[in-house]
Amino acid sequence: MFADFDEQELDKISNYFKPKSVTKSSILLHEGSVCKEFYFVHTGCIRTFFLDKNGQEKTRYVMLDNHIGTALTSFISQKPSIEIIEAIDDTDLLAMNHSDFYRLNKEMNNWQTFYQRILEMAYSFQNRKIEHLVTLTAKQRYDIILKENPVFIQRLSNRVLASYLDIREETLSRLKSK
Amino acid sequence: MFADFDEQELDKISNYFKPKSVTKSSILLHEGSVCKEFYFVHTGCIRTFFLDKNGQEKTRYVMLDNHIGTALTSFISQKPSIEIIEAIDDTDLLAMNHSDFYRLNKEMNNWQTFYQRILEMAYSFQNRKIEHLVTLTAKQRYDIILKENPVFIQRLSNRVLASYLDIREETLSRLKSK
DNA sequence: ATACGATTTTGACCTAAGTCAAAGTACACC
DNA sequence: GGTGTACTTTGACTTAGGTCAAAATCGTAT
Repeated sequence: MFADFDEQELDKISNYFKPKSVTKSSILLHEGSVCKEFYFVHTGCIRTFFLDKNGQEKTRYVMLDNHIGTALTSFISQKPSIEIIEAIDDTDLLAMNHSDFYRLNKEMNNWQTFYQRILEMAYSFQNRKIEHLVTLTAKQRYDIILKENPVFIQRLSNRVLASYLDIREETLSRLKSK
Repeated sequence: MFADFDEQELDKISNYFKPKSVTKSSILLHEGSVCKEFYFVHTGCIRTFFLDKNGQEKTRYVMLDNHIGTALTSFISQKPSIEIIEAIDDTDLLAMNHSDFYRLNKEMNNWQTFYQRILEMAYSFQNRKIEHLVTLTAKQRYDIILKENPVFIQRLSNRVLASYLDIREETLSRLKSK
């Protein structure tokens, strides 16, 4: 995907990835727990989100088919997570243990390079999100999703999509009819 | 700092870092240019910021004495930068070339580990910033700076501090007198 | 088919923070 | 030591989006 693994390496990597099936709405990581797993979503959809003081959900990241990710801040620090990981649909995924992940990181240089790419992309993604939050209106953020990620509009409920855009569901409903 | 370099490695690294002195208000990276340098600020202060559609400045990151950083998104992608790097005070710093940086990343495993730590921290920092932007009021964000980074309030102008908090100067002025 | 809980939409109203303008203050430079 | 330029404060007003509540629609288990 981001790195050139040889056959032997791929073999080792796939040994560390354990298949897992979860049903819609199940929680893969609870608030306050330490994130121990890194995911590759095969089919389905999971998301990470956190709650504000009023219990409003704020979606940080959505992983559809063939995407990777986790609650990265807790995964990195191995401290209790603010973020929750939830299955949005019935989902088949592969999970790698934190200790196996960091073992690969030590032992396999290509994996370290792979992880570096992930971090670079994750950083750039977050940075762009901040730019959008502080410079664009709700409508402009919606239009960007519409253009760049229409699949989100098809596959996510308005409630989740609104929380991803950091607007209220009512506002999203009004934007859509404009 | 984040990694255990041996003497020989430190020697190689310091060869790549070139000293540089810049005066207050000078621009180290213009909007639209590719970011070619990574900085270690010895004394002084630099910041990265970008402009919204109305020309309002939005400060992303501030580097005071002994802190490191750059316009990371452009440095990673080697594409034109949205972010500008500006000296806030007269500043003495060390600069490493992008190609030298990535040469070290290839050739020195400890450097790769060091860069990985930087990315992990940069990611977590951005993530926390998003959490604060979407869950806290202007006052709450100001109070956190006051508590966790009072040096920012001492060393940054209200204009810069306001843009860092993503509020208007007028709002910051009103918050301070509360 | 029916009925229940989930979502989504619509309407009326509210509020935090932005905007614009003007006055006050600091401070660098001649 | 005065004066021009930049910074900060204050005041009056506006606005994007939030809030709350009720109606409409959808989905799915019986």
